[in-house]
Amino acid sequence: MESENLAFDALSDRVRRRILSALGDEGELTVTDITDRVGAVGRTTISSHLRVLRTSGIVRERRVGRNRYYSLDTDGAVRDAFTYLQSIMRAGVDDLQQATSAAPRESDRGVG
Amino acid sequence: MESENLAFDALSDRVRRRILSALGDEGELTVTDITDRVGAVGRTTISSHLRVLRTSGIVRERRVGRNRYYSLDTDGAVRDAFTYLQSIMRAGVDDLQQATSAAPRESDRGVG
DNA sequence: AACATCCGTCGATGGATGTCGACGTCTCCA
DNA sequence: TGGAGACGTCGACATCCATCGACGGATGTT
Repeated sequence: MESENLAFDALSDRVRRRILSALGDEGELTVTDITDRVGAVGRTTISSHLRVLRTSGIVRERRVGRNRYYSLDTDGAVRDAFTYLQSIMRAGVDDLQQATSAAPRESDRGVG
Repeated sequence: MESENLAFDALSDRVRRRILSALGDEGELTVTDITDRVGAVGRTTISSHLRVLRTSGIVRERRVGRNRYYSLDTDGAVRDAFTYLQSIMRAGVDDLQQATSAAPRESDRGVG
């Protein structure tokens, strides 16, 4: 049960969640594109955050020339975190069915 | 949406996740019981973490005599975080389908 | 070759936060 | 009424981390 640590640590930062939202919208982005989309922080900071997301198993990297395309890795730590929250919620209420079958709306994705 | 921010900040700490796991197992616990179950940290620290979980809308408090019983609030910030992860994962799946299918069909529009 | 672009890493720094002891408040019981 | 137990809060301290500028490696362009 220690793998969730990486995921939640990675997801605890606002800039990192904005990076994930951008990747969720566009699918694949270069570091420069991510920096432009996130805004308010420099490229060095974005690169640092991408390192955290990479080592946490949340994003993938694909190199093409001098560019590096990043995309979500939904089979990794994100799913572990998802499962953890699921187990937490299962203990309290039995609305799990409703939660898992409800389709998330596009507008809910804008974080911070 | 700033509410998810609070949830992930709260979930980013290891001790807080252990508190939530304990509450998920037992349903309701006093501060002393939580301190015993979590271990490795003192009661002051537990109390500090419970404050974070309280103000984040993750746990509830019920006072009985000199005891304070804490339990999970699965309808609050935990559900928001759950929904956010779900949207992230769904976006990744959509991108994967879009990337792997050469000719998307019109009858197969999204689920939601 | 020479230069520009894309990107990661390193070192420094300021701010955020986890941890604890001491103290105060409230409640229960003899 | 006095003492004890259950918790929250405050102040201090140590540590972690987000941020940035500077630099270097790798690749593309002329």
